[in-house]
Amino acid sequence: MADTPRRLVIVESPTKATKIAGYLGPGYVVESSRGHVRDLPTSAAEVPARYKGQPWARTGVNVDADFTPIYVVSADKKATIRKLKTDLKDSDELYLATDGDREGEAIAWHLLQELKPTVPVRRMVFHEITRDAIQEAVAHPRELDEDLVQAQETRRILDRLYGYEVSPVLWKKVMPRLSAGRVQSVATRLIVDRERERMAFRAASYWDLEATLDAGAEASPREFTARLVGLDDRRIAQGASFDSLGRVKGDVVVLDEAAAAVLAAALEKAPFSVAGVEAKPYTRRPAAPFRTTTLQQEAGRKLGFTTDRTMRIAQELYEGGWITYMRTDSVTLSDQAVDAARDAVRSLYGADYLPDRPRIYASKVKNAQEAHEAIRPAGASFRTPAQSGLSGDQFRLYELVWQRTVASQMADATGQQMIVRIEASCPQRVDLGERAGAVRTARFAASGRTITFPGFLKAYVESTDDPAERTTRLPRLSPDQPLDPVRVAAEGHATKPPARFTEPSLVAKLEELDIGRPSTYASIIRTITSRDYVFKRGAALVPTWLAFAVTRLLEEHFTALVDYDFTADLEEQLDSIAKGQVDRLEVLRDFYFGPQDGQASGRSAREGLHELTRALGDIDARALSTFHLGDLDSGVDVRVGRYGTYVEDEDAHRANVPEDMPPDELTVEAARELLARAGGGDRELGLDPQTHVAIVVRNGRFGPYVTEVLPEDEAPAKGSKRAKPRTASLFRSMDPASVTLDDALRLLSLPRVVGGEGEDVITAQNGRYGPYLKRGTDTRSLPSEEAIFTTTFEQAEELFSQPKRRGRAAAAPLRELGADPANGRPVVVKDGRFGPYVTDGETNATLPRTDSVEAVTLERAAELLAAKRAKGPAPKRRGSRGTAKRATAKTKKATTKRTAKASGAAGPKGAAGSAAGSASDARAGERPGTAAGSTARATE
DNA sequence: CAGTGAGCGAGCTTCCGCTTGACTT
Repeated sequence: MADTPRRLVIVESPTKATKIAGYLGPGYVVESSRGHVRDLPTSAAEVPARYKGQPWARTGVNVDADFTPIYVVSADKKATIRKLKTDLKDSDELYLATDGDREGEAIAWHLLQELKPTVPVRRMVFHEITRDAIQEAVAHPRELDEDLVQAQETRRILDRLYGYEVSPVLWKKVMPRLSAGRVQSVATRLIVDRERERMAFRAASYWDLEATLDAGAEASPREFTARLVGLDDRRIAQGASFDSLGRVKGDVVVLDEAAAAVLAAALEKAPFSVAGVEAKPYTRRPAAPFRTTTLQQEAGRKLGFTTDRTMRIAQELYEGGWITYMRTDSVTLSDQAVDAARDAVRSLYGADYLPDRPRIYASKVKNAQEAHEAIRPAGASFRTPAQSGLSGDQFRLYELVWQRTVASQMADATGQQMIVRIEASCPQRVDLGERAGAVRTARFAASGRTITFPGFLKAYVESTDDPAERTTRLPRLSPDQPLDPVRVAAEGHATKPPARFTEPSLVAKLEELDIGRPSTYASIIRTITSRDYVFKRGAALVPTWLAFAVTRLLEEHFTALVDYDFTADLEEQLDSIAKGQVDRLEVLRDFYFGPQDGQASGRSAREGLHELTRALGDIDARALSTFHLGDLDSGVDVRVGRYGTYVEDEDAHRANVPEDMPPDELTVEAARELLARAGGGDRELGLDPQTHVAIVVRNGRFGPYVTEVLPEDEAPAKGSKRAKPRTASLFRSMDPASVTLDDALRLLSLPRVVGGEGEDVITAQNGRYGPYLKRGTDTRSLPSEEAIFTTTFEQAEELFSQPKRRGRAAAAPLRELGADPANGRPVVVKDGRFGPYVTDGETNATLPRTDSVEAVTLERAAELLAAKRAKGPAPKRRGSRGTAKRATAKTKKATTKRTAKASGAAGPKGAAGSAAGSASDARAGERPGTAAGSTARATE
């Protein structure tokens, strides 16, 4: 028997690999790439040495050489590549079987680049994992689609440039660690825009009537309700009759409470009768099978799952072989799935519930890439939820998928829709006041629905966010039939602001705008939440004021980038590239350098990203992060600052805005309330027995502190020793809620004289870097705050007799690696403020995250040190006013102050260092900015 | 948003889309 050739097939997912192997049989080895195998470098640590120092190394895209990208195999992908290379060695043929969409094609191309196969290579593509589809695909391979790869690279490069060029603008202008991106920035803007609508919204109130009517003893049901729709020949106002500012649209009667009450009373005695009955056939079709977004929506509404949770459970079900792939934009069912669904319908519900022909669903998603099937129960026959043996979340999600899939192949639900018009005339005109006038006839309506054949509703009812589906059961009624009013009740209503986005509704909106992909919807929400752009209140996504500031900056200075049509336009261009009609360079140049001169076809000239990110002087950070509340003369602003968001009044009084307060609740009144509480919210500890001045504990920029409240009108002139109140931070061991007057007096008594005379007097006190001793201009740190009070003169002198850095420099190395071959100096690993680093006593190099203290070798250390020496000393930073100094700011209510303070004395990992560092660097800032680092610094 | 003195390894943060890892005998 001749040797059968051995073929290596590579797909994306291990689960898929196992599945396919079963359909291909012997002679095929199926492996997986586990997603993308290489990418642009994410950080400086990943940039290959030969590119370091290039101005474009930071983004990994050489914009001056036709946007050439550099690709690296990240540490966690190296093993995958190694494995695939080994497998390839024993193979006679390579089948690249990644998805047929843009990303899948690119993965195949990257695999080729990395594996460099010497055997024949084929590209095979399938859209469903069934035996037929796989065998068909392997029998008809195609070539790699270079144009599709070009489209993916364009997408990748553009996203990188957007993200890595715009984010630094935010670091400089707003806060470090912020981010911007094609997807997240628009997602954030959607949420901010909705909040703006809510803030601009003005509620309208209106009243109407609900009549409970008796249709006579034979009727079933005997009683039903009808709602007032008109008076004489005018319509009555409903919610939709008002605009968002509470103004009435069109010619309608608006009833207030008094008018509604008068009318209700008059109608209770009036004769009602049926004016007309309309019956229309009603049919309802089942919804399409699930794709990622609809699964997330329904799991959210019916099961209360977050998008994250839905995807996690779906992944488990996929890996367990229960459902098909969960990241898909397709609603197509394979023939196998249609058969399985129809079998289930026939056996569980009967032939009546089965349509003559299979239902076919087309994707409504623009530019859907349809690399997969819809999400459905896996296999050629569907296991019912009851048979599955699954439990908990898995059971519930599987049941949802099963029901939706089966229902999608069931018959329509049919029935009748009835609309009944009813009139009631008062014996004489009723005066309803100035706005409504005098009226005589009131018109009511009732609608109802009867389902005569439930069809797919037997299996699955799609839920809805819209409560408009409110219907009543109606009796049989005929024209002119008299009705007896049992009760006529006036009901008040108010228009509501547009609802906030929830996770699923945001995802649905993003999909509609063609922003994001099935694999990223859940992570988009994670990103904007972790950046503090958005937080959740119940199910609602609420934007922060930080999001308002960032969105405003982007809208004003990067307008095109946060346009809701930006991605959709981009998709069109990518499509053209994929079809080979457009060169990617045109698209990238246009985006980065702006439209080239002359050729503009009536379209207004726009600056490219390159120009925009360098025009920092035009961006007024202070103005962008200030929001005026209420009317022009309200005098109250909200400001997004380094220590969080606060409100400020005309007298520059300030108060923090609680982190969980939605922007639309921060009215002028609420702000005044916060200010009042902040002003009067100090806890009074008592009076200083000596001076009779009140001592309070208060929260400040550096944490809780005690201070004196000096009488306002105290004349400062007459021999007063101090114009300012004494203040002192609490010790870390103290709590603002429990600190006593004695504690406060002790703190305010500082500095303590420890001993000595004249020039040599030693004092003990608390400072920026923690507790310390001072003698003249010389200082020494103290081991604890308590030591400020307990240190004796002898101990103090002992401390001063020792050199300054004692105790800190004594830290023992973590490891000793031996002599550096470069210079023979001993190399050791040490732990420092910025994490572990290697040093030869002169040059220091921080260990990259990819190296561990345990695993680092002498060779590796020597490499790191050599790289560091080659770079030369770090350029001194130029001091810049404003934003550059806020390095440690974090919006979370954090503890930055206390840890910062502690760091000086005890902890090596303090945050205080950077703040202090840049302050002192400001003096050394004269030297010319030669290094790359100084080119993009904020000046203003 | 209160304000008091050091001397230290500074260097990194960030995008969107694919997908689940797991060193060596």
